[in-house]
Amino acid sequence: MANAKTLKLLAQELGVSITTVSRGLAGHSDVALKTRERVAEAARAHGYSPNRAARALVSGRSGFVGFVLPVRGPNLVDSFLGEFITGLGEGLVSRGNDLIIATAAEPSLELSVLRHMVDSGRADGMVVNRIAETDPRVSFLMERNFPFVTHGRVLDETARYNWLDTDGGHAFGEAFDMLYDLGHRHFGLVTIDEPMTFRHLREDGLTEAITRRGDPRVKLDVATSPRFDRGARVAAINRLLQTPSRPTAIIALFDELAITVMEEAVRAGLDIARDLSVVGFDNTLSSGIAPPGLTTFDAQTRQAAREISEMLIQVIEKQPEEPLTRLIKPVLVPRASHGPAPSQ
Amino acid sequence: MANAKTLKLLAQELGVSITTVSRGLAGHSDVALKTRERVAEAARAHGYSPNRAARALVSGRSGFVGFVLPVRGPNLVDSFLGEFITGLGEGLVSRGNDLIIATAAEPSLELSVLRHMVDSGRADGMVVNRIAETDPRVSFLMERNFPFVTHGRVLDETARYNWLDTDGGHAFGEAFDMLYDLGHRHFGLVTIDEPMTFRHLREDGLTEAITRRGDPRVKLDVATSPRFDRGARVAAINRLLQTPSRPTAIIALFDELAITVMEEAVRAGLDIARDLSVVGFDNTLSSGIAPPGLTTFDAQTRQAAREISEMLIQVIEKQPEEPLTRLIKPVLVPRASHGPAPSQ
DNA sequence: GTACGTTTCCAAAACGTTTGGGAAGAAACA
DNA sequence: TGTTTCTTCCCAAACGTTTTGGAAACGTAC
Repeated sequence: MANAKTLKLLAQELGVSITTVSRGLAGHSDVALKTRERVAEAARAHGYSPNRAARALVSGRSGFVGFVLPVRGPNLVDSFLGEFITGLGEGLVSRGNDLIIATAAEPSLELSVLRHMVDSGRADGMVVNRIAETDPRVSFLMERNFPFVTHGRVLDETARYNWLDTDGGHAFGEAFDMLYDLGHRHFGLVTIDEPMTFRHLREDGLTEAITRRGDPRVKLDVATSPRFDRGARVAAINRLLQTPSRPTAIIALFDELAITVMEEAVRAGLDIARDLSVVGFDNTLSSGIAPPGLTTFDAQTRQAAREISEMLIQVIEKQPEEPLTRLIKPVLVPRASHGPAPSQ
Repeated sequence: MANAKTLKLLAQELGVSITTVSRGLAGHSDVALKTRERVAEAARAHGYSPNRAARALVSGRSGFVGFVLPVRGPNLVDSFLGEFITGLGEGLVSRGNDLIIATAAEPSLELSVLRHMVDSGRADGMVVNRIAETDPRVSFLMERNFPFVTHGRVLDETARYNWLDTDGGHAFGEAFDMLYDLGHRHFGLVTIDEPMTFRHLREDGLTEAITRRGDPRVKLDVATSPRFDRGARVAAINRLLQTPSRPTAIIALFDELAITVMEEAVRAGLDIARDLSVVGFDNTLSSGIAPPGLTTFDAQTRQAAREISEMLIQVIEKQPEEPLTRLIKPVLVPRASHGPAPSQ
């Protein structure tokens, strides 16, 4: 009943050697089946669980996967992070790995925290998200030949590393097609001017869908603003809304922008869906609450994170020749913010 | 330049013993100042950082603090978790500790995940949150005499353990006083029937403030429903709103409930703030978005989490005789959902 | 010249695990 | 009977660090 904390104690009690207990628990075939059973039974009875540090020391693997918490403005902590971490944990636990989390006090420190985590051997592999067009973290990890998987991609398509991404391009194409079929011809795109790859991919997905449709009447106005400058964002959106012939459908790079669009449109006396359709991306909690309910795409964050950790474990254990890559399709969440184009 | 990965290599290069390097880096006084400097210099040049596993093995401390991710319904992943984890990390990093996170697939597994984390020696201490009135996790950790700090309290005030809590009772008293001073006399309380301590504390804070005021005209109606049953919640709220003389001010246990109150009130043709004041608790992201903007309390989650990790490190290192406890005052975030009582 | 402190360093043990290289005994074969 | 081959087990080394208990070198005081 008393907790046997070490192999030595278990071995003493069973009258066998430490080696036999160790190999027995590991299921090696060179210990008799009967002995294996006895050992397993004793271990269970004592609630024995091997010392991680000792095992890490001899195996050279820590059994941990690392993640550096992205820094964000005070109001930007949304549900994404919780979903992401939950998903990572789900994927890890089945393989006996754990997640260790480090925080960077400010964005400029993110790389050095990552470097420190790699150098100190705390983790066997890293998960990196919020990937920029060119990302020093990705370069660093590639150069070090350290196991890692990213959520998102760098712009350079020839870079060989392991990634999983949400297919935002596909989603934006789908949004366009849906709105086109509802009669919309004049579109607005509300985006940011940050050098993040997902922006390119979504914008490209939209313009490609427009090209594919081949209808010369389709028109696209773009409103861009810095990500964190709310004033500029509101101004850009209002410029879009107040052009003499304004778009009848606006697609926003993500929900937060879409919600601002809806707020400003209502302020300008427009009725969402009847006068103006709005579509976002992310399916944040707020998107369901902001009236009248934002049509958006669910990025499947939790599922994505689970797959990321599974990929990472593969990379750590098997060091595959070819990089692992995976594209996840976002699913449309139709709510009340879109509808047929107004007949003018 | 090449990374010297072990003390042995450093020692060889410097022509001293491993012991000297180890003690030198640790700043022991029995190695000459000159040698200490040489050692430090060499370590820096090689980017040496000690092997965590080896250190953990000999010191018996892992350098990790553990946290079991609470399981939550699909809609309950709000910003809290992100704030909380960020705060924990901030408090830990300064002391060279790291945060390790485990996930429980379902609520019933939460205790066993915790137990496993304690038994396997992964962590030197635990952070536990979402404390219930009587919480098996708290009992387990106390019995094991394992270092831990909780966010929230169990109901039993005589239990001796380390906690930090948000003073919801104080906040609810403050809400009452504010609304009373605005002329409100008929109050509603929207709450849940889950056995969580914070519910008691907030409700008690409210009733105590009422008693303290000593005005017999003050009336309080209560609407209770199961936490996850949205239908029941809406029904309970509507019963509250549709009584012949309905409350003019409603205080909700947390923002999510408050937002439902506002939605239902609007649906019933009431104008928020003019006809009905609503106050919530948590200052979730949604509370700022749900029209017309919810007056609520900010629970200071990030700050609280930072203090929790600092407390935990103290507990791990010093094993203080007296339990550490700390009460954090939530700050009122006034928005547009409250105002003077309607003059009828 | 002896005794005694100080300062500075080091050899070796210890932490708990995994694993390579046998060894003892039994079984199979000649 | 002698030799080989399995089966089952164990010894001892190794992982990289911290720490204990000296030891060597040197100076100082008697």
